[in-house]
Amino acid sequence: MHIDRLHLMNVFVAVAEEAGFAGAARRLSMSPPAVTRAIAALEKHLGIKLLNRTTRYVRVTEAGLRYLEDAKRVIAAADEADESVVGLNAEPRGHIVVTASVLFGRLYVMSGIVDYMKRYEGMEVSALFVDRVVNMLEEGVDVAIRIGELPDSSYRAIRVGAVRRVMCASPSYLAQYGMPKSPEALTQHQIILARGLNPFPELKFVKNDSPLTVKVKPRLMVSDNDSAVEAAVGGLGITRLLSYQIAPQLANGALKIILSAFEPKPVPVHIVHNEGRYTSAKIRTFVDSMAQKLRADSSLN
Amino acid sequence: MHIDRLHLMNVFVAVAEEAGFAGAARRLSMSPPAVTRAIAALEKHLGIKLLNRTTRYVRVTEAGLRYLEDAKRVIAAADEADESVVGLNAEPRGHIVVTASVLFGRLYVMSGIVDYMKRYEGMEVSALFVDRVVNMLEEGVDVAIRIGELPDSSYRAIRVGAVRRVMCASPSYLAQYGMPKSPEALTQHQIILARGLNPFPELKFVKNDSPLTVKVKPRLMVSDNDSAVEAAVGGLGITRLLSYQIAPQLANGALKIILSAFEPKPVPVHIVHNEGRYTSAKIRTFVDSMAQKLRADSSLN
DNA sequence: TTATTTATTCCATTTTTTGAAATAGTTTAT
DNA sequence: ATAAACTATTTCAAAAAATGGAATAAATAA
Repeated sequence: MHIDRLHLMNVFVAVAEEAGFAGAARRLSMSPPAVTRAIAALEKHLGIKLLNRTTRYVRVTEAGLRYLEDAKRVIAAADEADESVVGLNAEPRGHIVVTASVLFGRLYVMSGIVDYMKRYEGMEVSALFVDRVVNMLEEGVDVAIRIGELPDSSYRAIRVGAVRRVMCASPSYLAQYGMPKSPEALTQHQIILARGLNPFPELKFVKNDSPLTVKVKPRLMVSDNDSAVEAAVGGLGITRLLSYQIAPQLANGALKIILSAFEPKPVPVHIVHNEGRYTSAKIRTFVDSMAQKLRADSSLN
Repeated sequence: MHIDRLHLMNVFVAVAEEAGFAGAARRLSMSPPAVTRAIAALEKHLGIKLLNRTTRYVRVTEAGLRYLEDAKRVIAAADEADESVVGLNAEPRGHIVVTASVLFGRLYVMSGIVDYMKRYEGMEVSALFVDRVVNMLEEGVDVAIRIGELPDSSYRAIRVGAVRRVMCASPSYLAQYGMPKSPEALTQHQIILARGLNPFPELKFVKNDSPLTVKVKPRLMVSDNDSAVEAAVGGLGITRLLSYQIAPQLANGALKIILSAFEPKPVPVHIVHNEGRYTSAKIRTFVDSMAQKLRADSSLN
């Protein structure tokens, strides 16, 4: 038989303070039999009589008097624990770990973090901007901003935008080599490829709503996007990047987007976190804040 | 819905320490579903996520970490309260109130109290020896030694003996007025009556197993037993008393019992207390000690 | 891929809880 | 003395909840 000691303590305190079972029943909105049973259960559990009673008088025994104080203390401690963890939740305070890829983190997430930290003074944030797969639970990551399709999982994902996969080149290059009119024309162009591991990569497009794959032989392969951007700006050739990676160069005219009519479908951006219904305030507020920030960014839509 | 917070805390602590639901289930001898449900209930109650979990990892959230400490403290406090009130019970310590009639208390109860207090050093005793009805609960009396038939009540009564209602007179009186041979003969004798309120009292006897009532006209009526004893010892007449009240006079020959063949049935002596199954040690030990003492007294049997 | 471990959900069964009414004990009022 | 009022307790049948085996789903290791 399982007994709810906290509940029994509560009933006992009520009976002692109301000096009667009926009064306690009224105070606690219980039926009189329930009170009787609760006290009987508590006395049985302790093996001690707590209350001397006839139908007229209820008097706390000496042992009961001692237990009464303890019971009050325990109840107060339990309530305090509950309230403290809930109150803890009201104004977020503590530490969260956020992850994103290096460039996206630097360009988009960091300013969101700054906003969040200004808004919530009690919060500390660790930003883990790395270009590798992180196991969120294993590495203690609370929130991740992920670019790309997500595998099914038990994490909550909030879509905050998408980035285009764009082909681009500098105006000087286009002036010299001409503007390609179709994806197939790329085979006749100088191609710069970032992150290429296999030497004959494919570039995917959409033409007349159908997938179109073009095999190109890149003239330059680099391991990081920054170098590809630099090479493209320098007029070396055409490269494929994610739209946000060249936002400044597009803005100042150093690069132009080409073949935008054939772009494959955009890559979604998600905020991912692993808390469900009872999310703590710090996660909830961070996710809200970051989602708002990213959704408002025109370069992600 | 009523929840057992202590139990939920217990489960949560087990899950946190075992770093897994299955492990916690094993430690607590519960089924895995029960653990899942307990954590879900606790999180719902608090409105906070305590554990981040996939099927592979279980990790305590920051709020959970905080709650974990509090929960451990609450559980410890509750256990301590229980143990302390039970331990309190091991060696009796505290205070009890005992009541009896004045003379019986002085003659029989007091020495029992002295024995008890020598045996249990931690105990204090209040002896309330009064010749009136006391309401045990109202006056906070723990134990009463009562002479006479008891009304039905919720108190526990332990029979420890009986006292005879005896007629007695001094040898000198009997030498002068003769020894009455039957109750009826008392009408021709000098009668001393203690505690007589009505002027024509009846004396009850048993003759041939049938009740026999003799109306007497007392020569002397006194309000206390001691005076009646003194008058009888002085040879003034015959009086009715409870056997224990004249034990010393019988022992030294100052009084003789007469008409013992016609004595009504003895008056029982009980130890009465109001604690039932979960009697505290102090009451239990006192009642045991006193019962043993009184039962061993030959003048009560 | 396959196998293994784990948290969770499902569901029928068992167990417990529940409170209204009946009962019994105690005191106050008549 | 008797009745009336109030109280704690027990009874009992109906309602609610807990339970755990089996199925499921998710994640990882081999």
